[in-house]
Amino acid sequence: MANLKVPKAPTIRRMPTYLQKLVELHAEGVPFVSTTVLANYMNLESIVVRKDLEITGISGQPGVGYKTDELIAAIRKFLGWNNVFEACLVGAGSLGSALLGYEGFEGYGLRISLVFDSDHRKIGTTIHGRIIHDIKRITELLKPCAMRLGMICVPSAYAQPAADLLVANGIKAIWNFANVSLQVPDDVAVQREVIAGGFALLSVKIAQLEAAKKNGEVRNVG
Amino acid sequence: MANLKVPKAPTIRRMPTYLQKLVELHAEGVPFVSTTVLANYMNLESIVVRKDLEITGISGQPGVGYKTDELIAAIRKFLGWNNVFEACLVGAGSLGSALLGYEGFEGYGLRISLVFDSDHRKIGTTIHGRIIHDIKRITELLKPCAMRLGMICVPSAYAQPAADLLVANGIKAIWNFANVSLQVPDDVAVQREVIAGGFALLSVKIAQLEAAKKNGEVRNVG
DNA sequence: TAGATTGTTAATCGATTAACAATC
DNA sequence: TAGATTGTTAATCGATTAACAATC
Repeated sequence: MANLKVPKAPTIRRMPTYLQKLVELHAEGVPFVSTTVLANYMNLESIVVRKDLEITGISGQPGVGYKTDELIAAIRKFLGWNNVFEACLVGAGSLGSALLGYEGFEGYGLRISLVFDSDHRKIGTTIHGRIIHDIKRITELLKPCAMRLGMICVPSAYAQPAADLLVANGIKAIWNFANVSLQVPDDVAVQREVIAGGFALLSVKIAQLEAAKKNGEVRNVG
Repeated sequence: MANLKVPKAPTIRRMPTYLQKLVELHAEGVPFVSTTVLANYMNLESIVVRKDLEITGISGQPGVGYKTDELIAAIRKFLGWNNVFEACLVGAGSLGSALLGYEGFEGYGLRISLVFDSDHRKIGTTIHGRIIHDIKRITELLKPCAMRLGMICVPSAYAQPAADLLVANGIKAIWNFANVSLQVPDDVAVQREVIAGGFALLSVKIAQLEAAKKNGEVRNVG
């Protein structure tokens, strides 16, 4: 069961958002960025950002901020996104296709270079520039690449078999978009994306706001 | 800035996963479920599940567990998912289409009943059973519904204008899938889905496992 | 010099984990 | 009765927040 517990998970989750904003600011030619700016953007307190950035080992200039380019490099290095992660994707349905179409991944060092499906109507066709391969050819195609990362976008019922197949072919990390919890060996990392989790939070937020309104509280609840 | 801070966020995020498993077990005719079973499924300790369920106010039977149907009802009620949430979606691109095709939402009480886009090639067509409407008709179509929830799936650059439009038309909660942080009034709830956050965590997990392997540690790191 | 910001230490808060009696 | 599990209280751990001197 490799749902590894990672220290500083909240900090790590915020990193890509810092990175995305920093890249934008860098493109605009902004040479320095302060935690105040990043905090405002993300509706956080600046101390949160300061503590978060600490983890990357970077140091800034008091009164000024951090060098934008250095900060970008530090975050990328911390996340291991300075080298390209080659990944394969299993399940070229609507979600899989959407992920294939997301250009943002390149900026995170993620390149989906192999795509598998079992649907014969899809096999051989091209989606967002990638050929869909027959899942039966996974060993033949995957082994030579020494690929470590696999993304699962198949229907829930096929997710565990897909995971087994990936593991059997040397994959060491699985990004799971299927709506089930996967069982994998201890030396394989799994990250499950539960988008309903976000909706659950939003539902509770809505209830909170409505309760606050009922009580005539207009002030910020958070 | 309505990125409300919700108490017990980790617990709330786990709720949909419990719910999904419970519904499955219920369909299989399992009358009682213990926290041990749920914990095993999710690779958690049972005490975590026990504490989580506490929040719903349900009580179980020592030595036996919780009545599956009661637990399902309690979680749904806690999340406000016993009534259907009508939602609209802006941006019928690949991600928007994928979300429209996700049947799981109905089980969470979420029904996407209105879809908008600005692309004239899409307007008037049907995706997964929903007609794509011209975003210009948003006021006309949204106002009569008294809809509270809006989903944003447009490219980053159009996300803030889309949010403004939703807010201007009475939307009180925004589920943001665009890769930017939105600014909204205090009485509007926002939930941003940052899928790169999951990838960041996975990247760190991979690094952790590789470091552990290097040190010859085969035991479970978590 | 004044204002802004970093870096660091300490305080607070909340989530997770442990322990165990009570119950089926 | 024995085994499993709940419910509750206390202990631990870690994340967030506060405070402030040092620096540009």
